[in-house]
Amino acid sequence: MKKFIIKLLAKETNLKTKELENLIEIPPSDNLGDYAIPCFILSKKLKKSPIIIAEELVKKLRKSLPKEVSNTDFKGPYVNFFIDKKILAENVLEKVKQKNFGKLNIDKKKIGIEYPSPNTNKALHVGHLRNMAIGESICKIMDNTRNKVIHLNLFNDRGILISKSMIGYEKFAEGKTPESENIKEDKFVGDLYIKFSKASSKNEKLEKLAQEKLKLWEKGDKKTIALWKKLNSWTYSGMQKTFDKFGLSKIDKNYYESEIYKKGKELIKTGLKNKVFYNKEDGAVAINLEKEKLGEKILLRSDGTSVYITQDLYLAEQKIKDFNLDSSYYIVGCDQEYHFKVLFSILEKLGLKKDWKHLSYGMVSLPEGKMKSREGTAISADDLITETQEIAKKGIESRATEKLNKKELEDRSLKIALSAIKYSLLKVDIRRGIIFNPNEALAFEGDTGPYLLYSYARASSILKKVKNKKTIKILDLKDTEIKLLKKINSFEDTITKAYENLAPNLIANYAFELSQIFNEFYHDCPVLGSIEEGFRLKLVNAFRITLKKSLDLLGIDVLEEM
RNA sequence: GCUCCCGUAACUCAGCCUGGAUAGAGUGCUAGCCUUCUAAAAUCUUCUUUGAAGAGAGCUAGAAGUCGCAGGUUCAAAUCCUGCCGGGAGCGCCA
Repeated sequence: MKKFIIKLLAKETNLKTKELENLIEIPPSDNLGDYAIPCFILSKKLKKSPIIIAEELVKKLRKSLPKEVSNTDFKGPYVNFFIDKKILAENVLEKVKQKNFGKLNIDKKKIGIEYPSPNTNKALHVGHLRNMAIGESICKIMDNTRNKVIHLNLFNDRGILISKSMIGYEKFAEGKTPESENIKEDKFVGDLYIKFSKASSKNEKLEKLAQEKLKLWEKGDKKTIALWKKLNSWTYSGMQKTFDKFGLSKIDKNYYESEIYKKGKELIKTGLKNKVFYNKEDGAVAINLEKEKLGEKILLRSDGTSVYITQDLYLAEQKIKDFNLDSSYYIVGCDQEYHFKVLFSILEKLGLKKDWKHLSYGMVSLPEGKMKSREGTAISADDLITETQEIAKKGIESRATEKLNKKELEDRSLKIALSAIKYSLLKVDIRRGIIFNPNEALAFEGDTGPYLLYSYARASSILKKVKNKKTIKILDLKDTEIKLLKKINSFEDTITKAYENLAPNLIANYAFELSQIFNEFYHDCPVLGSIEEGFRLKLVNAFRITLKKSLDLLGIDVLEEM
């Protein structure tokens, strides 16, 4: 509908289409109009007061209004446009019917997205859930175009952290297994890490033992490798269960730090040859990034071994090679911002010019402070999901008219619980740190995931009760109907913006506002049995489709019944 | 010390990129609201009361704000610029 306004204005002013596109805004209240253009810019060019310009413009425009625009008027320096609501309604219903509704016909890149890339020495916690929720949603948003998304993951499976869990095992759990203790596998390994950390704060020797363990591992000591493999295999099978439960997409390729940690030396050679890098006095290889305000960075130790960034350089290049990527995104917390600035800047200097992006998200902390895995104060991902699911179950049982079978109950309660968790993690700007209050994430009312699912179920329930179809007659539209139509109409603008800004929260906010407007409509306009039944059913269905698409992009599944 | 991010209602946040009409939500607080059928009373309308059902986690209104502070740019600043204050993160031949 906006394009009619633009066309109209382009004819009467000498502004370009693009300029107009940016200028046109939506008035703060509906009775002012549906679209508006402020006349301040024209005022400079024409050297007249914007109020007079607005008045004159309205006079001119009124002579040739297309049928889509029912009226135009000015208020102060603003020219407001009223669109024809019946045509709007027809357009919206038609648009929603299209098969490719909500699919953006833009870009055609191959994008690798890396997440959640956990350490294998402990179970997943709420911070990882934020990572996964953002990762999933970003993938869906990027994929909702002509782009192709590749899911990548790096297991940080070696190093001092897992060595600590290994010492923990030898000191406190020799011979025990997750099975024998009846503990989920990854939690079993994480508990070893916590035991180690608590004990090492009293006993400094343990820290040394862990360092020695790491050296043994690097030497390939058979016993050490066997233990390492055992712990990691527990972690993997435990984590996979959580991934599945959470609904993580299939990962196209897993990389393992243990396989790449020594690599990247080829790149170092190239860099030295091209004089991007230099040798320090003691033989270490470094790069000077003073100009970028990143200081000097070591890339190879004086003993010739790699540091973390060396392998990351290698992996960055490898991912491009493996999948012929145009873009490479990393979903990693904001504590790694410096690392990625350095990484990307080195890659550019090596001539690897790609669309590198670090999608940095704020840390999750608790009302009582920072989460610390080693102290065991992190909220476990599994516990949170289970606990939320229990609450959801009680809710289902309290409103169910007949008893559901067990599988159905599990299924529904899990979807409701995940909607609560994912939505609470996605509704805020990703850059922002979250103070995760478990009680609020478990809330099912107000601005929450379950509210959205509920609105969806409500719409579905109406549609199910339809007995015989009535013809569609669009009579005079009520305000709430118009509001709903306009909101549905703005869906594509919203997802475009979310795509451009890599911002799932915009879609989350949209989904909430959409549901709110639907509930107002629902309250205001009886559907079944009304004269407008035919039209209103179509509108309910249009809402239902739009909400589902929005939730899809957030990685949230809908339910036909709550 | 240096760099980056954040500061909007009691709390949790949206809006800031791309300046525009009275700064929006949710939670909590306060006051209200259903719809259809049914039974009672009434000349009719309004109102009141009984029972059942649902599309029954919903809706409406109210109170609550120096948009961290101080300058600047602009016809116009929550939005852009500078400084300050407060919070977080980062600044290893750690990963």
